[in-house]
Amino acid sequence: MYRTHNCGELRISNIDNEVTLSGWVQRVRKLGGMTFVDLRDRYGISQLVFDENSSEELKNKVDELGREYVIKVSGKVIERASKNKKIPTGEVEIVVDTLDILSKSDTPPFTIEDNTDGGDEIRMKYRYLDIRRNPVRSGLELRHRVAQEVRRYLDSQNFLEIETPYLIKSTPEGARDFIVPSRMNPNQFYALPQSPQTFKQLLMIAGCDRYFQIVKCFRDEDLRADRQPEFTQIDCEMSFVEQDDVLNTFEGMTRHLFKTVKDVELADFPKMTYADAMKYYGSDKPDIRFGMRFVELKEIVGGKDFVVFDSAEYVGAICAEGCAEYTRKKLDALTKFVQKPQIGAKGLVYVKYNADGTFKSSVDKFYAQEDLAKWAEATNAKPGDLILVLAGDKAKTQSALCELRLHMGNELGLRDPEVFAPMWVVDFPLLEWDEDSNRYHAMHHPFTSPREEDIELFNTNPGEIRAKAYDLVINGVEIGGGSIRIHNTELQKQMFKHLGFSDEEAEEQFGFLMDAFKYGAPPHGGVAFGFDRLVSMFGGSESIRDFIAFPKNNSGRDVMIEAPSMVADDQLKELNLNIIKVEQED
RNA sequence: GGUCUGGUAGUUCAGUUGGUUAGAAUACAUGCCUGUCACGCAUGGGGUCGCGAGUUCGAGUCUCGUCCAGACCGCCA
Repeated sequence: MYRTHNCGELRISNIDNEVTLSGWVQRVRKLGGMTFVDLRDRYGISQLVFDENSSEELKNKVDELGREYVIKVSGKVIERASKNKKIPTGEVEIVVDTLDILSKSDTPPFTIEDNTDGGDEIRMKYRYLDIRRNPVRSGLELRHRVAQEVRRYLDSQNFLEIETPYLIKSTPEGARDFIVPSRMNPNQFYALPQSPQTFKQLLMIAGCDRYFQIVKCFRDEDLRADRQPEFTQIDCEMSFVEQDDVLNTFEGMTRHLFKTVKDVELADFPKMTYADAMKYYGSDKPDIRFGMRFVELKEIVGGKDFVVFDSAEYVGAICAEGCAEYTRKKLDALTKFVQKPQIGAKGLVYVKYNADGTFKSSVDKFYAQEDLAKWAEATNAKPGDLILVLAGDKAKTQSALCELRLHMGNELGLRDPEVFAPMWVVDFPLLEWDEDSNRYHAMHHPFTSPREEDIELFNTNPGEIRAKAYDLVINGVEIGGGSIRIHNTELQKQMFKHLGFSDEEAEEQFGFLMDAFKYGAPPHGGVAFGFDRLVSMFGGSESIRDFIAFPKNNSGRDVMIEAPSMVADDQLKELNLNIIKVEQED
């Protein structure tokens, strides 16, 4: 038998027990006549003692031990002479009488400690060692916990967990597909799913009523700290529902997860239209942990010969409370911040509403005190506040002002990771114009239902059509999104037409779905949650990699197994593939 | 596709204006140490300064190229 207990469970009540433990050697401390060994497993650390009463054979074996050796020991639990209050097992230790070395270990390339000396790169290369560390292991435990609670909740709501295939068909809409060649069907390819979207809709037509799946999805796009080429979604679909039914169900699930995983009670989730989110926060995923809403100033800043404002499509301001004291240096830094290429504002106008009621601004040449007073009134600024104004092209300026708002939120400590502000963003546009392909694209996906009252706009102003589409946003992070789907063949055809699909193309790409619609499709809708992002939010981290056992790096590589890699010529031949070197343009 | 930052001991990093034998901490090894738990003390080994070319009397340091890593923009229905 390898163990009677794990390394984290022995307590003062176990004194005098004869126990057997197995685990990894965390550290050996030799003090001459006696030696302490910290033995570690997933559950904790137990201290082993060897002293003058140990046999010579035992002492020699202990001398052999190094970091990360796997050993099995038997001995008696005793109370420690000097206790360690920092660990749960710190009141006891094991006087060892037998020691077996089960596996030796090379010295690990970095220390297996909570505060390791290893950097990201080396830890990813030896991820299996990194996972031995508490911070990484507890991230995976958290992920497990969330997954179990998702299943528990959805099961209680009559959802069926059903698996859908990974080898499916490539479609041109949306993200780039990962492609898998088919050996048995020469010159043909599978695609890995970007999401099980069409399958879950087919399951609704199949009468499954409520489906969910915690499922890997694949997108061949460039990566970020919060984006992996393969990632996990909580994918859900429901029949005979309207938008509010879906929102209520998944607000319930989110609340259940926060309660059971974080012990946080969330209030009702506010709903905000996409239009309002853009107007007040310049983003379709606003962080509403703090205010600082946008105020449009275009109406009141004109006619004073300030060309920047007069020629701007949009003039927007935020009010930073209590920041009138900002020094020139700090304001210059803010200007630099908004002028960064990623943010792209040309400049920043500020107005200090001084404590004595006067105004000091960067545009005093153009605006009198009473003009600035109007700005203050519009932005609801009080003495001591700082008004920050950006102007220019509407979309770009809103996006820059959004970045500035978040930056100020960070500076003022208004974005506490232990505060959670969930919300639904609703009424997304159905379509968005794409300059490159010169046609409309589905903002969500081509199966999203428009709002009935907007359908007539297909013929006049398709860009104005609002969709029955919604996102769950928490603290400025898009956690989930979904829609009510089209279940009417004619409407779906119309949608494809407006997306620039010919009837033949629609038939070729989605014929199987259109066919299915002919046989009685229930009204249905659903949602998909970004599981990795949800877990990283619970874990208080920005990076989803911390919660994925074996993540890919920035360039989509697994540096541990060294994937992707070349394959043998024989393999290529079997697949009827030739590698053609593509000439680099330059 | 683009912008930026970095690459020096097993690891994390420092390295001045281009100038002697490239340092620190930690890890590792050896010795001493009976209550440690980041044990302590002493000694020791350990370097393709990412790679290639160039400038120079002389390059870790400057220039160009290249590879790798990270952050961001584009992209991600």
